[in-house]
Amino acid sequence: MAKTRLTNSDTHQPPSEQDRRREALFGVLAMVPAGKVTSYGQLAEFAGLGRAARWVGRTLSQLPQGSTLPWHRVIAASGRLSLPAGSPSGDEQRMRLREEGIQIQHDRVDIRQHGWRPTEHSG
DNA sequence: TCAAAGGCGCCAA
DNA sequence: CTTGGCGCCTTTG
Repeated sequence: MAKTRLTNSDTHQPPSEQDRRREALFGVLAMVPAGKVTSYGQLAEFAGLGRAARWVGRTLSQLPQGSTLPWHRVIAASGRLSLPAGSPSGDEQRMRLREEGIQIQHDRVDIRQHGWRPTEHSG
């Protein structure tokens, strides 16, 4: 496995707390398989970040364009897509999810069917 | 230290 | 279904 990423690349300082949280978040997000979706709160909790759902949302909004992370698989806990249709990100999100076989009706995804269950298979 | 703001979450009306 | 309101955690000024 390649090193996930180097946030402070050109320095050799130890990772800051912010870096550590980002790494935790990215690590968990990378586990979400295609065809499944998760929520901001679920990511935060599973990454050991407590109830930092909002922070997750903001962090994801700041992802670089070239990121390979499946940010599009992150939706609201209610099953609704937080990113509005018509916006670049929202449109991209809907396109990617549909390509993964996820049905989106009325801006929402069936969590029962497509919700990611981390502990169910991998471990 | 305080205040404001985020791709949120949950509950009540 | 929609609003309001409050809580949550973190960053920024």
